[in-house]
Amino acid sequence: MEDVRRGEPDPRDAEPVGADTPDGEAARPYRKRKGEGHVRREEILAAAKAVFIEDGYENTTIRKIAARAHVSPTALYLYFPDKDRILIEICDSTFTRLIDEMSRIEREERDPLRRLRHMMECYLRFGLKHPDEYRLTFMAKSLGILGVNHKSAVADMDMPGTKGPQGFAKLLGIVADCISAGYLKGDDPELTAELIWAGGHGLVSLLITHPHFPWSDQEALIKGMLDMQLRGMLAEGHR
Amino acid sequence: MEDVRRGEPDPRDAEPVGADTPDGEAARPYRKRKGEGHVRREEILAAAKAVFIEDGYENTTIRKIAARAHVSPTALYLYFPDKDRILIEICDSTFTRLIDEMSRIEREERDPLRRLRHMMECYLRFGLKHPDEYRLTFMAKSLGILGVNHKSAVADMDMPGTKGPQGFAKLLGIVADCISAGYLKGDDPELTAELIWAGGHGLVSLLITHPHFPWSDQEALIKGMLDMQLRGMLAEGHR
DNA sequence: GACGTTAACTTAACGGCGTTCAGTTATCAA
DNA sequence: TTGATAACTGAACGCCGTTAAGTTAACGTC
Repeated sequence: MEDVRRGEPDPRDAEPVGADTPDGEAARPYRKRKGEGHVRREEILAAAKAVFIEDGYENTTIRKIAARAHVSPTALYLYFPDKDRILIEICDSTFTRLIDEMSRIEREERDPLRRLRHMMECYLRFGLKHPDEYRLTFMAKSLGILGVNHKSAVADMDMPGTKGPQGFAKLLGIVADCISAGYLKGDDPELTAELIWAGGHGLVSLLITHPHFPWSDQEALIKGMLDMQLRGMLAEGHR
Repeated sequence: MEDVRRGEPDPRDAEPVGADTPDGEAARPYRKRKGEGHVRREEILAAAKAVFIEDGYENTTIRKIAARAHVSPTALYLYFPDKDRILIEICDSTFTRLIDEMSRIEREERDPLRRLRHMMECYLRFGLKHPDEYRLTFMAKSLGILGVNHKSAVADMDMPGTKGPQGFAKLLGIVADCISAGYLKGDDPELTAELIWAGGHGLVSLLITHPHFPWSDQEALIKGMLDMQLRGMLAEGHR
């Protein structure tokens, strides 16, 4: 990962008052110039992400983040209303990559059914690859933010905590395509999408929370889940 | 729920030294007689359960439990190694009821396929009915206890934190029956049981963590999940 | 009935947490 | 030079889970 201190090589930044460490890490006191607070905000987010990755979700504290950003704990409250908001923004930046991957699949794969399968597989692997972010985004107590109608997800794309719904909106669109094209049975895309999401989420979340359970081979689980779900949803004509 | 103070109407219990409250709640100081510590243990568990139900998992603290049990916070450590253990025992006592219900289904329903469906439905409804206990048992960070081989679950039936695996063991047995009877496809009962569990868990846990999401009708979700799973797993001959 | 042992329980404190309050200091336009 | 204000800090609050050390009541034994 990148260093916390980046960009704009300002002399005052490079040699803050009282600096005495010869290495890259600057010592306090040191502050941003007026109007540069947003830079500090970014630095705090970068520090938070580093702590989050190194120490995990449970062990990420305000004081650790502050120390890593060379700032007092109180300073975080100049830029974020509370700890939750910081973690949400971290997770959002991670899940933006999932949305991107999903969009790529949408572009590259034309067949609706293969699209659906490919996208769900992408979701599963992403969740298993980023367990801490996944936990916080989908497994922690909801903050009510998910309550926004996912149909209007486009309107507030950059609102923190909405990356989950955005991903679901993509899934919903594809499921609707599959149904109207006659590949999947049923007449309720929302219900079908929710069930498919639930199945995938169940596998990811169980593997994350119970790593010591004597699971079958992970690849077999992924394939098995996709098979079971699609086979269970396939329209009569396509079985 | 029952009062915290129950059983053995000992005069010393009814009128502890320094008692001055006229109602049922006794004032401290007051202590159990020698050899009666296990009674205090039960009282603490009852108090913990009450707090757990009233205030929820997140807001249950050692100090609240102690206050409700008319005991100092440190007293809890005479009977439990840490807070987790108290919560685990609460959840176990709840999930014992699930195991019981599952056993009843096993007795009453002979057809393997109906057995499986009925049991999964039972699991879903139970989870949705006891969200806090479900969270703690299946959605919190695993304590490594689940790591015990579920085949030997019978050996340590009363070991705290093993109610989850015991439930899975039941599911596994039924799935194996369904496969060997030719109802379900595949040749790997473990894999199949894990997938079915994962699907059910996904639905329950999403509904619990994201209550504000615009879900479809809950009954439709339950039925839809069971249909999708069984349809997806049904052997060729039985479709 | 006094005595020593020990189970039952408490008080005080530790080090942590997220967060708030009341400043302080550096910056910058006028 | 000054006054306004953005950027930031130190000290504290009220929680938390947990530990160490001490106290008190109950009991078997003489």
